[in-house]
Amino acid sequence: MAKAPRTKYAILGSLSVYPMSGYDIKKWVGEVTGSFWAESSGQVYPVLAQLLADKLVKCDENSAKGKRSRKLYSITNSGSKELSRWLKQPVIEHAVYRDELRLKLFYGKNLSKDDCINHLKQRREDAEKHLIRHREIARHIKEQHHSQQDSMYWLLTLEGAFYHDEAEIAWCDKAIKILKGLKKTK
Amino acid sequence: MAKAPRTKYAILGSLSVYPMSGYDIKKWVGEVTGSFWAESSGQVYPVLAQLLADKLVKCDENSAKGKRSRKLYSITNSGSKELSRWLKQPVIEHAVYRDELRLKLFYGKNLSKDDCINHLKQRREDAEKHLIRHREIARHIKEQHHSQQDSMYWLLTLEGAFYHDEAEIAWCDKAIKILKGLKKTK
DNA sequence: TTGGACATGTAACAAGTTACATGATTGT
DNA sequence: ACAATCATGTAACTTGTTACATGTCCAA
Repeated sequence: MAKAPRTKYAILGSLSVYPMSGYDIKKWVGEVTGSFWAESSGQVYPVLAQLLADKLVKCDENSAKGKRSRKLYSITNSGSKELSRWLKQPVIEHAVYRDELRLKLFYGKNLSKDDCINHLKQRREDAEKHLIRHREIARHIKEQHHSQQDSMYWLLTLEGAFYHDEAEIAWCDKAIKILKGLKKTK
Repeated sequence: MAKAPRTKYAILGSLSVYPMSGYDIKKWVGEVTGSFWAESSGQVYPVLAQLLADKLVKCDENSAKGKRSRKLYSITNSGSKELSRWLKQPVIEHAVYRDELRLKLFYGKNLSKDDCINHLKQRREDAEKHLIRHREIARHIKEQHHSQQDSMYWLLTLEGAFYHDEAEIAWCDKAIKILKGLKKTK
């Protein structure tokens, strides 16, 4: 019923940038904040309806002649207040991230060294792709200039993604090297 | 009902190390693999029952005189096979980790700089605690020697936690510095 | 003219957490 | 004697995903 503490704020945050449709929000969240957040349609639409009922957002139904129907949502004053209130609150360190690669490597004894190395190579590749993607997003942000305020925080957050991606790549390299070393001496 | 693809393998993995009770598994998973995995009792017990029904684990009920009742589970041959089968499969990059700090920082425009800095300081502190904790775990693993095979993979995985913790600390420092710089010049 | 992106939404399911109930044992 | 930890389990809830249904508009 009362859906989703977290999704709620991800949506309000998006709308604090500019008005969007449900479709836009899902896309934007996945593309721009994809390194640390995602939403599915199955979440966005119901929560958006709830936010509208609570008057935290308003809806400008764009049903002009011939136009494809599109509901453009924008944040209200109380929505902004509610967002700020939540943003100020200390971050709740909720669930541990579950990383399947690490789980598999941890129990690597039950696997061949080559299988472990392959898992790590795959992760390295993925991390490299992420890094490239994150750099692209940073470039986009710098090019199209949004408000200085917005882009500063976006770049700061992306910087975190760079650090994370690079750490992951470095770790994979080290782990692969160690595993390869063990193969030769045995 | 048919509970949990992932929990299932976390449990089988634990039991591939040595026999444990449900209580042990929950604790072990949280303590030793805590940097990338966790389980709650509400998951462990039902899944364990399912695994028993599927004969992937067997149970040695320790109801000896006076003893506290304790069900000691161990992995069966088919359990080991099922674990290996899963471990070999490519890692599925499932859900994006949702990081509330990054979400808050991303929408930092709606917040004061001090609030942002405080969030980052808190994260830095947490990351430092994690790093200390992970180093302790590594020390434990080296001291009590489990099989070389086990401890090698455990240390390899922990190495990943170090990289991650250090990257997080470095990022927080950089972000805090940038935000402080902006405060002074404005 | 057909496939892909735009657009909104729902229903069924999966996964996992929280909180509780219950009780034994151990250390201080 | 009291608290902490050991130990097993269940029920209600929350959160979120997947898959589907429905239809529009645009470009190759």
